[in-house]
Amino acid sequence: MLDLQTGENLARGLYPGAATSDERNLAIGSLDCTHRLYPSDTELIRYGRSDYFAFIMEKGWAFSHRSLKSGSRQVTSIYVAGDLIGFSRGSRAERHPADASVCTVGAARVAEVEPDLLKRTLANQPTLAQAILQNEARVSAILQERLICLGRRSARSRIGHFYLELSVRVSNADIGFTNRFACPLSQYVVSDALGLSAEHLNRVLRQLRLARLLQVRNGHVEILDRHRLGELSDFDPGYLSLK
Amino acid sequence: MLDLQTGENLARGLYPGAATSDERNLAIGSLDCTHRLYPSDTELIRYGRSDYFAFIMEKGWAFSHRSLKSGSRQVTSIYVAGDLIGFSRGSRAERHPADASVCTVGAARVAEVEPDLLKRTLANQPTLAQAILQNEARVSAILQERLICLGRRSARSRIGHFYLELSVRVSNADIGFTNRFACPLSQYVVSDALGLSAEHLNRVLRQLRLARLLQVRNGHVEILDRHRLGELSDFDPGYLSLK
DNA sequence: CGTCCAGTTGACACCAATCAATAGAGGTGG
DNA sequence: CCACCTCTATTGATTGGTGTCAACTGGACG
Repeated sequence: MLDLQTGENLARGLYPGAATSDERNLAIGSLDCTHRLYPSDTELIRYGRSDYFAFIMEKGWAFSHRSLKSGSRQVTSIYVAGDLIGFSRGSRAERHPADASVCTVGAARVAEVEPDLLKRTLANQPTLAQAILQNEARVSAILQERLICLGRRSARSRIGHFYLELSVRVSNADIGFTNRFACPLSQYVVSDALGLSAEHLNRVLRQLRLARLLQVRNGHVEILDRHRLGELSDFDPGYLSLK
Repeated sequence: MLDLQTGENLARGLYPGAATSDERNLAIGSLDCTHRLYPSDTELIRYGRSDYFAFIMEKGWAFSHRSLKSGSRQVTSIYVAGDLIGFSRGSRAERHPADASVCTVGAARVAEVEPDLLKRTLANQPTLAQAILQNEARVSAILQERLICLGRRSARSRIGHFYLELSVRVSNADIGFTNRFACPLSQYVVSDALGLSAEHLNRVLRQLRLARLLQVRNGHVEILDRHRLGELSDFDPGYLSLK
């Protein structure tokens, strides 16, 4: 059973729209899953394999990525507590291979869901299916926003945009956006997420620090001037809405 | 009612996994929709508005895009016959604004679905919900693949990849991939999809033409050497699977 | 106290953007 | 039917943002 005590962060991922915890209980309760703790750098899903589970990030960080023949790597998603991983699997063919690898950053607690069970539950519980579809829509919106960054925005904008997005996603929507948060992502991961070289990311981070806009240091992100940084990055958090 | 006579292309979008047309009938039949013909350059959806319909592309082409303050534009998706547009809306809040504009290229025939109806049908028909979720998963995979292109691949690779993907998507899976197809997308649209300047796209297209790999001319695409082009672009069509 | 890895900084090269100009292709009206 | 206009495609010259290569620092950890 899912531990409903894990609170809002978990519920957020599955039932963003649910008004009452009863509603959440209804469908969450029928999803059998196993809680696990994984150490840093654990590969939760490997690209190309079809025998992976679906996960709910309960605590910690992870990212999905693909490595190319050229040796370079593209990070395609960042996962924080409350995010769902691989749930669209519940609608696809048994043998459909994973389209990216997923890897933890720092120790992580996850809830694993067996794909067969997920599929069967989905077929019986329209509420769950709809919630997962809604989540998928938000994930697509995030992906699209990153695409826009990589296609048409400068390194400065991308970087500002990236950390602003993270600040919203790690915040509890009820208490507003946090301007300071822990973030274990190395510059290598971030640069591969933004399609930049680690060196250039580093350089531009320095610029942003000197401009008193953003400070990334010691695994902590501090947004020094949210307004100006948002302006500079053309950041509009609308696409992150959970509804 | 949806016109079931429109054949495989329509069914593909909604029921990739359905073995029999009876299965398709079952849920398609309950989706009331209006057929419409739109001229070229019609805006089907406008970014930021929340009063848009869901569409099934029955014939023709369209693309979704966002224009930035800087004046540049990023094309985020290309739609061909059989594709679904805006169906994830069926799971989101009434007021959720469109996260991109959608525009036709050439005359297009579409089936419009009223969002309210879509939402209600989704809640009652798990089969439909699952099919739409499956479609959404494929769309995400395509988006992710483009993200990888923009982040880590050269202009040559991106361009080859783009046209190879299109060739698969416009093909009927049953009869294999076509090496020649009509494509009304201008170089401006393609360059904005790939995060390149139109001039550079043009230059690289010439290189690919001279290398006898790919020819794009007069609204027709011809893949001259699928194997070498695939090699060059690091293209693996697995992510385009409908299952 | 050496090793390793993330982070930092500098010099240089290069891919692709920008600016500028022209050529075609398709449509429209006189 | 031609002149004209607009949009798309094409090519050249130049610039610049970002990648690459290389070296060094500093903290974590055994």
